[in-house]
Amino acid sequence: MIPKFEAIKRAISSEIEQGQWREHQQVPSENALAERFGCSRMTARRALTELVEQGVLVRSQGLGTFVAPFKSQGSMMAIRNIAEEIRERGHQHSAQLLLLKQVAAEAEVAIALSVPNGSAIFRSCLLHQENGQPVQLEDRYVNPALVPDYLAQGFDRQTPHEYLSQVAPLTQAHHLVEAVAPSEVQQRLLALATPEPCLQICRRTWSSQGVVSYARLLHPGSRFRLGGHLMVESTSR
Amino acid sequence: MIPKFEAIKRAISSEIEQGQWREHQQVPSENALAERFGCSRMTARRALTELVEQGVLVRSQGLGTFVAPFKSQGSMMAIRNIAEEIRERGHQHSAQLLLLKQVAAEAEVAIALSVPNGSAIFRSCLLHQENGQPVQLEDRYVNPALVPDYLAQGFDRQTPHEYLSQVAPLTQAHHLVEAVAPSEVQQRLLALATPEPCLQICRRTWSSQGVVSYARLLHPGSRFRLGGHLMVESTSR
DNA sequence: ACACCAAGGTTGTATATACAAGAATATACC
DNA sequence: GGTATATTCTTGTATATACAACCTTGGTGT
Repeated sequence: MIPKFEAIKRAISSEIEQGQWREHQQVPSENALAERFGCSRMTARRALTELVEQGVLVRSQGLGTFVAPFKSQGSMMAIRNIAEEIRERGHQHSAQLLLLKQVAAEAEVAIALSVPNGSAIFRSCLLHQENGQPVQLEDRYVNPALVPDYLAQGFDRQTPHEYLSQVAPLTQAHHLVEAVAPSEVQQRLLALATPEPCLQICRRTWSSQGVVSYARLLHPGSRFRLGGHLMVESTSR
Repeated sequence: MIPKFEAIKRAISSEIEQGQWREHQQVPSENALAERFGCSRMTARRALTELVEQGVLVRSQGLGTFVAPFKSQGSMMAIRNIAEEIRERGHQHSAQLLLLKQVAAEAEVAIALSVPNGSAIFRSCLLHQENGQPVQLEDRYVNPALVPDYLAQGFDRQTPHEYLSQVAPLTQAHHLVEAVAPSEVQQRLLALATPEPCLQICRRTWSSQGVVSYARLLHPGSRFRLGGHLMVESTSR
């Protein structure tokens, strides 16, 4: 038996996903929702509150509650995987494996992975989608010395990140975030009508053994952003 | 006047930070807290709920509420100011003050600063240059209640960030990073020949008193990258 | 025409209450 | 001793109510 507030959350999410309630549109007031779902205002309110925390809705005292502009959001502070983040938003994640093979390391990648120039490394290329819409193009290079069975994976039930986390637990990571224009191929893969700015994250991850992987994650600027919250603790602790 | 649940949150946080309540230790039950703080159980419960969402506490039905183990992941991005970063690279930082005045808060800004819509706030606009080349367009809104003397500053020897850090020491910050196309005005100010992708950072900063400032920092994608390093400590015990 | 105020609708805070569900402990029973 | 069972304490869900704070709108008075 799912709780009422959960049922209300899903009903509201559903309305939004199916386009009944559009971006910036006002959703029914707490009292109206209470009446519609046959519950008290407090229960309807709880559903709204949790959706606001998830970034699905925005509220303003005295004004009303509105559908938030949709944009997937990744976390800056923690290394999370995109599938998790998408599922946490209550959306559907899917991915297509575009490429998975052994290649010779080019200069940039060789340096990033700390392997000799031209040595054999593994490369995978995946397109991640949120509710069927492309949000991330993942171009990843993997150190075969640390992850010898990488090519044997299917990546249909597990993302590369999830697999790597199991095989070689991450101890360090380095990020580089920049705004770039997509190449024509990238633009086509991300299903962008026009060449809009993209957010690229280049991520190097280490396990205790050394550099595990180097990934270039490309996101359409209109559909993805990075968020981070920082709390400064009092210096006493 | 701060709300009761907020006061309770701070009291609990304080207990934890000062080591009175240790990791994994059980905190008083909701009923006990209600009695201690002279409020209803629902109010005490709300305080706990929000602290659980912040990761300070963990709850388990039937068992109790406990102090969460401290986070092992360090922050990935320090709040730095652009002038420092530039000087650290051995380059020369300069800035032009483009605008500094009182304005009426538009909807988006009003929400970000948690002030009533249309109320008077301060706005500043600066262009930061590295060796004479524009690297950041800083569009900042400041809460006058917390920083009454903001307009009296010259910002020729001190950046707004530096000034704010002194006047209202920061306790929290929230970041949103996205890739956007610059407007014509922005493109001209940043001295971009073509409309190249830009990296925009929207930053909200809090002091203990509340939201201090909301800033939109726009950087040319070709001249600015955001880096971050993360180290995972061994999570023993 | 303009400034001001009142009314109504919205979200925000706070309380009192009730029962459900989970977990540990004490108790009764065999 | 071992096994149920009952009790009690905890968090989880749900409701009804009251008032505060905020925003918009419309009317009122000047």
